[in-house]
Amino acid sequence: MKISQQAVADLAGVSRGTVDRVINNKPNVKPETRERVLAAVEKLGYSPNSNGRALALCKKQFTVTAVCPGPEVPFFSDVLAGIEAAKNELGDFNFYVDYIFTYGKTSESVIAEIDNASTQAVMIAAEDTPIIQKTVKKVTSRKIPVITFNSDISKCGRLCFVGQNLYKSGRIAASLMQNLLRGEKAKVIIVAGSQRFQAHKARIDGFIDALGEYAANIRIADVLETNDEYEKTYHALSDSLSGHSDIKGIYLASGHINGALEAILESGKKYAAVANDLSPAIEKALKDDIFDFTIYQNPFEQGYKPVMLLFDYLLKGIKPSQTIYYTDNTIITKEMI
Amino acid sequence: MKISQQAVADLAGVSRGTVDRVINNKPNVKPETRERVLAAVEKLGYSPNSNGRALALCKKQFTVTAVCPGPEVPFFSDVLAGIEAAKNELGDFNFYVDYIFTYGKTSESVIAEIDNASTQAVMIAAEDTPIIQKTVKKVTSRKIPVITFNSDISKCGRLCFVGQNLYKSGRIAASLMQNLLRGEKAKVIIVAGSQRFQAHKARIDGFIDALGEYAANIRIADVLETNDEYEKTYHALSDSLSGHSDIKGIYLASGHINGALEAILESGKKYAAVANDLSPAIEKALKDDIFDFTIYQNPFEQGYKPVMLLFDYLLKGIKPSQTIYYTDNTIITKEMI
DNA sequence: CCCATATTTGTGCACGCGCACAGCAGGTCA
DNA sequence: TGACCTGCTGTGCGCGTGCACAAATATGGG
Repeated sequence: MKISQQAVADLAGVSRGTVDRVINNKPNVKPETRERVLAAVEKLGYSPNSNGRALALCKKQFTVTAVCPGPEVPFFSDVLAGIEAAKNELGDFNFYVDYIFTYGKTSESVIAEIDNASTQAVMIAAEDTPIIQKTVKKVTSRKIPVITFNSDISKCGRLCFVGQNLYKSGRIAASLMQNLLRGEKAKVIIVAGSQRFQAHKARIDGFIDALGEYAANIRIADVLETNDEYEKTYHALSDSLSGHSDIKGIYLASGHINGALEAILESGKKYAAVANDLSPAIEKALKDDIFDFTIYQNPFEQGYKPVMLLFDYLLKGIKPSQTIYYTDNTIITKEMI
Repeated sequence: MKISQQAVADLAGVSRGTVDRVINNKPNVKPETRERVLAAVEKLGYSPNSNGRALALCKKQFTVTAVCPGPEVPFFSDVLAGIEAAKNELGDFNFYVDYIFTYGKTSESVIAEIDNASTQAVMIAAEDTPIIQKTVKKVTSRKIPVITFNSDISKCGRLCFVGQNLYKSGRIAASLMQNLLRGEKAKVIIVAGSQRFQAHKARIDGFIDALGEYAANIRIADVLETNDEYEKTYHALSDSLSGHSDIKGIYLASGHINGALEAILESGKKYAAVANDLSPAIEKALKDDIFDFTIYQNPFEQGYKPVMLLFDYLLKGIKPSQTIYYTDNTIITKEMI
């Protein structure tokens, strides 16, 4: 039933070794022989048996280097759980994951670590800055496959990106806001976080676009740039809420709730409120009915998927079928914690 | 790094064959030898290499028989996609899935098919009736592992169950209803479907419990038994809506929207409406703003997971770590289709 | 005590693959 | 012509495992 290299070899009239050379793109095969083998591969629909491959490569270690903030950041601790799960699942394949944690480090030292890493593949979650772009480009030019995750890096030759569809997450927030404010004329404040991050911009675009399409009753009263800092967020929202007496809803486009929470509590009113991600603080706010929904970007999957894609690439030679893998946007209510 | 049978054998002072016999629980091993080997296994932390195992078992086919309604039922067509994905992923392990489709067949003929099936494992989604219980019990007594999925079967010796947490799905529906009806005094109708199915009962319990806990403003005006038939559902809901003039919300506890949809449209009013599952009809109702939310019980996962669990059980000897695996309840809005 | 029979243990092959090495032509140059 | 290289192809080993079979050891009856 299953096609082996031997079957291909028999059909092509060569030895198994030659088939192996063709499959693995090794040099020193006469072009016409190579073609004959490829024809046989095609005809029989051969694909390598990953078990055999894994067994033969038993002594060789495959190492993937994961570059991301680190377990101190709540969101990324869940991402790391996904990476560890994937690593665990692939233990039989001598497939390992090394980490370079970036939290609290300078770009320079991170870049140095990446340069020095001896690794077969890289997955990286970092801000899309010119220095990072350049560094990643250097890695890919060494034929080392790179997958970006959580936030994408542009023009760097990466294999693919795994992360949230930010624009869509904004649109979903809009549909939730619409449902919370069922037809009543209402004003809404957007708490935008730092514009430095692409994330917030794209979410806000989605939010505004969707509202424009189907929720004419909802007006944006204010878009607050807060930089995700406690004091700044608190004051911005507090001022805005007391400035407009008739605010009905709040959309928190970042995953940082601190400051916003206090401003809302102090106002003493109940708003239609939608947040992002699922930190302990947001969990509590959901339970306390201060926020109604949060939109969750499956961090586990964001860790798990890139490892699996790199595994397929390294061990099976299968390139990712897409250049962008969007992880599910999940709506969370207090009942789902 | 990796521990092999040989390493265990060396430590225990026996041959690899003996280790193999102990690992795989074969007879004819002297009890004290068995213990010595087990001690060595423990000490070294040995676990079988699934690649080696798969390779050695290359000629042996593992067959799982999946018993479920069939692709005609929209929900199960997605379940089948999950099964196929798992099957595909395990192709290198000579791991196959046979189907017994139950849609439109009598219990007797299904039971006969199950009895005649020559298979290594069974996954079954069927109503929890005495005849089915008995049949499954017969299968498990032949040492053939059984996993129930989608809907559980009681007292049948199954390994575990994979499916939705129905009670919780009801509670989530309640939290959505609460958000839709933000504090206003409101009456709600529950469309219950057939009580024959455990599903609806558990969902309604969850819905009512959660409302009782935190949504005193919402009152249940009616619970309609509809049997999921078009005419019956249509008339029941239509009558109830005209009977109570002040209904604000509708909770559809089954996945069958037909009849209900027409009754709502005819009333000419907009209700806070929550449904279950994701048939084409419900998708359309979401897009048209007739329903606001639907609660989705990941059918893909319900197909995928049992196959993987049976794979681990058959090929690696790993028993499922839980007796119940709940699949995610996902909230869907029109933006998520 | 010996031989027949159970019981227990060891051995060797196969699975599909990657890789190192050996063989085998044909060509080049002194 | 012989020594040497180069481009190509075949061969054989080992990865960890399951299984059939051979070998060794224990058991028991005469």
